[in-house]
Amino acid sequence: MGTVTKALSLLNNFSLSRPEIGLSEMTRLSDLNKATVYRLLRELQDQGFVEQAGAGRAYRLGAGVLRLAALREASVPLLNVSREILRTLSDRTGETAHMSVLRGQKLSALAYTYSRAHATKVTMEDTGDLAFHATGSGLAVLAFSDPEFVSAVLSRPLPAYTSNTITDRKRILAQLETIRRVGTAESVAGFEDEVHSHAAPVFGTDRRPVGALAVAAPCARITPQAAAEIRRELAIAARQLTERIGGFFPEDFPLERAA
Amino acid sequence: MGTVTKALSLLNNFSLSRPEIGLSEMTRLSDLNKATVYRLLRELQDQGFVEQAGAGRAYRLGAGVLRLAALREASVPLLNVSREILRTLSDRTGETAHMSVLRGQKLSALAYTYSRAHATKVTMEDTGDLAFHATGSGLAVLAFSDPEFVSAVLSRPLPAYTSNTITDRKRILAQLETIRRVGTAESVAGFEDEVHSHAAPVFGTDRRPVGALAVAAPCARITPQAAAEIRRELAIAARQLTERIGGFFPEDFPLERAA
DNA sequence: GTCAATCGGTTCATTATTCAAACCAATGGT
DNA sequence: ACCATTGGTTTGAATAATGAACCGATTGAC
Repeated sequence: MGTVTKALSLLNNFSLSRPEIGLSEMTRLSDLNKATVYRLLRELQDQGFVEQAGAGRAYRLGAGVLRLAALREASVPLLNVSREILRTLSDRTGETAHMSVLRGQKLSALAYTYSRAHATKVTMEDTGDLAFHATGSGLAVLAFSDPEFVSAVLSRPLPAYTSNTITDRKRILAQLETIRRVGTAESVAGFEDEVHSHAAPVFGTDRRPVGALAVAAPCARITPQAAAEIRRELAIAARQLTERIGGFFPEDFPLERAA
Repeated sequence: MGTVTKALSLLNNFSLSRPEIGLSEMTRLSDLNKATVYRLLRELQDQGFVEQAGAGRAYRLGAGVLRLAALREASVPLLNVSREILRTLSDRTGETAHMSVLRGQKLSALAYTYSRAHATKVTMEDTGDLAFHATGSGLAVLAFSDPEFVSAVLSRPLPAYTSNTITDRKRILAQLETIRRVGTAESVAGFEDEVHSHAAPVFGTDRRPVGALAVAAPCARITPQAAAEIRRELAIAARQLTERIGGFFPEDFPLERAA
């Protein structure tokens, strides 16, 4: 693992529920030497990627990332466009919709919208990284990724988050086969109990997945008709988003299913 | 210069007018070895900070930065809050308002708002980094920075962007003295001809400047009354923004001038 | 008040990476 | 065919990162 990778990995330890991290804690979270972590943090600090919160000496993400994100959005308006698309996805399905993005070997939830159609809904506030094998989004991305990426992901431990999580690699590979045929993925209570998620991959200019759009609903509300409707809407939304960010579908993607 | 600093510096070469950069060009822009640049880019790519645009093999900012920015905004809503404040600043002054943020030894424009009050206005679209010695924002930040930071900045070459740019270090230090007394800075056509900029510093939790709010107007419209009005509004806006992001003013800041 | 643990931060010999300058193969213009 | 330029790779010599131990300052238990 190179120095840059180590430094950037430190940034991944920040999350909504852990916005500030002290030196010692960061050291524990990162499996690195304290001195190393200290130097890395200081370089990150010099570049504005982290800053020390006034009160304690704990570190948090700095203002430097804002400018980079603004630049990225200016050239590839993924976030803006996806929010718009998520909104209509939520409205039409009456369920929670979210967009996740692939960064390295992680899949992170980036934006989400809720529907007011039902009193109960899936909430996304506390969601960190999404497991590839246990979420619709993860499976959708895997299904259209390079085989070596798939095997890298599946060679890591596959925790069972619920009693329904599928952890058998053969069964997962079979799922991916189906997803490639159908164009959408689903996971029934694989990550959280009672949550049924459907997802469709979104592609970049290189015809490889950049992430996924997903609809998450309480299992109880998923009838065959509702599921079909969700898959239909997802296919449309994923196609729109892919096109609007200048992406292309792979040759073998079952596009005809998207109306 | 450490490895991490080098890698992150590469990211600074991206801008609105240069969203994609090839390996060779990046090498030229960075004063590093091509092999090094290649390795750094690959590590950045693995972490999702850059990606290769499909068509050519040129690099551009990746989706990974979006998540970091979203996390940062969630804990310190600098961008959201500043946009709101910039809007009222533009409306009340009838001029272009912008917010810049200090990252390492650079000051970058981050957000801006225009007014419809006049047909002519200062535009910010192409603005990259702001010079410390030639802009109101830069001077405002410098005036309340550590002496060692000031001398580091002023020991670099001070280009004369216009015939009005003040490049004499003694005169700049004298300006900083005034700014510390008054609480706002100004620069008359120091960066762009015909542009008069006023600015006020914004502070973080550590009582040090995180950036500046500024109002930029065509010199021709700046009467003594207009300037006084702008300074008044700026002081109010900077105070609001500082407070809303949880920041504190230094002990010696002339706060009483803010109504 | 003392002790031990923990905190952020620092030091220094050892070790690994980065540098510079070549070199490839591929592409494109003349 | 030619030359220049592209993205990418290799080589000993220079430079940087690393990790165990170490500081002084807090903190909490007793």
